[in-house]
Amino acid sequence: MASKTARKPARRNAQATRLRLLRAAVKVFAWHGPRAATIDDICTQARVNKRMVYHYFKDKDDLYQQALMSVYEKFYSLEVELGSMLLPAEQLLEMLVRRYYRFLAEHPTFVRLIAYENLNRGRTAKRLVLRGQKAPVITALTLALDKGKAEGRFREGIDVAELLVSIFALCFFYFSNHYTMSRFLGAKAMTRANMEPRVRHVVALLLDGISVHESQSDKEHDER
Amino acid sequence: MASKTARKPARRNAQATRLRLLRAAVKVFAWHGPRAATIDDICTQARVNKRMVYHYFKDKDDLYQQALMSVYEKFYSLEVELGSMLLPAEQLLEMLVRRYYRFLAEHPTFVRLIAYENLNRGRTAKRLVLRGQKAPVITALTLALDKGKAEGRFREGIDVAELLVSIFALCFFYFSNHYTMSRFLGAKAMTRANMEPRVRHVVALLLDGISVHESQSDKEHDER
Amino acid sequence: MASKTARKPARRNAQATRLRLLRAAVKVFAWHGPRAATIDDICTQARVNKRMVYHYFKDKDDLYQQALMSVYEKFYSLEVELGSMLLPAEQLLEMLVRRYYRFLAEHPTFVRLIAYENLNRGRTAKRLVLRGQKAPVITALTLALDKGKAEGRFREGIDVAELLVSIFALCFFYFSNHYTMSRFLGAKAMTRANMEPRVRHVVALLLDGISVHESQSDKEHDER
Amino acid sequence: MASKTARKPARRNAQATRLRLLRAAVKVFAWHGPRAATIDDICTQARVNKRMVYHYFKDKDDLYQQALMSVYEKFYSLEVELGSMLLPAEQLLEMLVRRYYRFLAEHPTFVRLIAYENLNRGRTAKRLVLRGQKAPVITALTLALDKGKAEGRFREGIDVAELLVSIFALCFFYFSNHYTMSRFLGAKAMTRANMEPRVRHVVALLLDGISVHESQSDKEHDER
DNA sequence: GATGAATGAGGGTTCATTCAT
DNA sequence: GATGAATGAACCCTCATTCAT
Repeated sequence: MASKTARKPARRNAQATRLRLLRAAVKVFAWHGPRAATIDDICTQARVNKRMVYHYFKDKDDLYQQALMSVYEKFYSLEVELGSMLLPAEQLLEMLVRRYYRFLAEHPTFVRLIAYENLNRGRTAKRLVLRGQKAPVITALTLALDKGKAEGRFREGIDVAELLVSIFALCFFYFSNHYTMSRFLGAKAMTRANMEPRVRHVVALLLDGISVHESQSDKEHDER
Repeated sequence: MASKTARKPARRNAQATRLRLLRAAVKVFAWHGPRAATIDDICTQARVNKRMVYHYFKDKDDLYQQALMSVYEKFYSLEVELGSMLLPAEQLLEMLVRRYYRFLAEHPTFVRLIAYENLNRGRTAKRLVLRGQKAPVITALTLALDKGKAEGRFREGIDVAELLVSIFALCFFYFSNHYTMSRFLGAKAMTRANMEPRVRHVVALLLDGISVHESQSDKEHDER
Repeated sequence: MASKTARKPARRNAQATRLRLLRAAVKVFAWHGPRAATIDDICTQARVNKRMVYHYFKDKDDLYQQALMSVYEKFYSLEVELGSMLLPAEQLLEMLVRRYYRFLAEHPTFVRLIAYENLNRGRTAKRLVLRGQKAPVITALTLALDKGKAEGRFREGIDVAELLVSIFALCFFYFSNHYTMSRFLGAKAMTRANMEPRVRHVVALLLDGISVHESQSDKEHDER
Repeated sequence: MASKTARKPARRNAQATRLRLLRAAVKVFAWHGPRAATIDDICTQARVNKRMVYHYFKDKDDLYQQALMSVYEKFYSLEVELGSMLLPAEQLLEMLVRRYYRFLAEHPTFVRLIAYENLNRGRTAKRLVLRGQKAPVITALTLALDKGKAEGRFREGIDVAELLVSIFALCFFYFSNHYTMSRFLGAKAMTRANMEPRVRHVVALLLDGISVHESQSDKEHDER
């Protein structure tokens, strides 16, 4: 017991301060963007003296990079988890959509930081050192699709990379373009409450498109 | 008479100055975002004196609003044009994808301004007074789909609004998330050169999903 | 008359503000050094808004560079003037010492800025674009010495560049090392009031060194 | 006993730490100047914790003062050594020049700290408590000159204090104004490699000035 | 004796906007 | 209509110093 507290003496709470800064940074950077976000905002949010930022981080940009990293890593964990699933393509696909949706819904900071990164041409993201290079999901999806194709359940000519982009696009866009789209589509669309119908729509679209399909009716029953 | 014509060039110059400002504003706002963009940048780009901004516009925010409006209008024209098309759903759908893609590829300022607007919770976009409220495309698409359903070519239960969101998502995301996605998918994906394959993938996905479809092979021949 | 004021409308005194800034910069930079000097000090001294520094100059370093330049130019004018003098070496040499002394006494900012520059390894000075490269004085001194040598009045083996360094050293050091030297030599030495004896000492030293010289007594009479 | 020896290393370490700090301080203060030098720089250089500065010294200014003192003392030792020499004036003079040159060449920190002190109007130097007040050299030089004058080898009217200032000026200036002078005189002058010619020039200048001297030719041979 | 976390003050720089001509 | 000088607020970052362990 004593050894536990002795191990991390937390003299004047070094790690805690750093962590509070990092978490506040994620919020503030996600909210205002890497440029408009101010060190003052972050410090107020973290209840930490402004000077400490430069104690724990090189400068604002370093803090931003590490904040971005911390969010990226959460997403990467999801990717790894999803990549390890061995499921029939139909189920894998629905799983992907559901888990991506949930993740994006629960991590709005991720959505915003990614959006800001793209607006800045991936300036910081491309400097991040990630553990893996390719999305693990792509491998899992390739396996599942190959099996499905062999069984004649899926059509030929599907580029897996393109498909993954499409899946992610259908999820991400819902969160990233919420505000401007609701303008065109009316108030009811694209609200949080509307999530389940949206997920079903996407899964159906991915599996069958808009066309009638031989086993269409069966599928409908199976799905839910 | 002479004095009248002598005065007019001033007015014409006035309008020219205003227009130059507006165009420069679109570029600079799209590039740096509504906050980081500076009046100085815009004036340098427009080769116009800084004071003129406050002559033709109320303030920076007003200039931004009008710049955003000018870009929105171009997109709205496309919507109207697409909304007036009476085509079978399959063709309409491909038309939508192709035209959206082309528009977004040719108007990167639109993509960026929309992205910035969403990050700002549509703060300015929602103040814009547009000529129409609902997307005209949605009507055209509804008609086409209804006809197709009646003929048994399309499955039931397709929410047209959701479908339009999906279509646009599949187009927009390609441009808005270029940088962070290419990291996960490797260099070849999501480049300009890769556009045609992407368009075909999206159209196929929308029409058929990933599943085998009875009239699949026939379609393939018709398409191209 | 009217045209004169019309030519330089001095709308809101653009050049005057710039000049006040430059003069204040010379003082403050000379006093505190290029690093410790603050923009605030300079602006207070110049009675100018802080923002204007960045209107007329790129940044602090640019202001420093131009301040340094403005002082260098005064010295260069002296060099040119001295370089144009055609005098017997003895008189030229005394002239050099007297004029250097007077200049350094009247331009303490020059002495200090030069000292700071050397401490900074000539960082800014070497970027200055001066009108001429070599000291004009060196040519004049070479001519005078050659004549004197031909007449057998001066000894051989005198390197003119070294001599000029020595002359300048004997003048400059008096002002640059005033404080630490007076400590070693007692209070009376190296005060302003002590200038004339010092000048005579230097001139005598340069002409005759410490040794007895054949025409020593005659010289003494001629000199003064 | 054992405990006593066990404690001692701590004290020895303590003195070692203090010494490391002092030496680092000399370097950093000399390089950046008393103001721009940072405690952090000094501690990094000394590989010592920042807090230790305030353990061994009152504050930054105290550290600076002691650093300055430590360098002054080395120079004072030289003065004492030179002051104890009983040589004919000619030899003493050459000895002074050679030893001053060597000292300044080997102690660039001394040159820089003196220069900074003068720019700060001797603020700290005048607070230093030195063992002697007058330069010991001045006594030795007075004796030597008096003897030479009595023998008719040196001219009358030489102020020894002024002469010593001149000697030191001719040495010091070479190191303190290296950068700005080389600009005016071209690259070859004032480099380390050029030291021996410079020393000879200075000695010759001090002894004979520029004028022809009766025993000039003999001297030339004697000198080297 | 030694460590490193914490702090407040201040400096350089940027920016939208107004004022005078 | 057009120009450019002037301003105050705010932001990032640095530094000497003190406090807690």
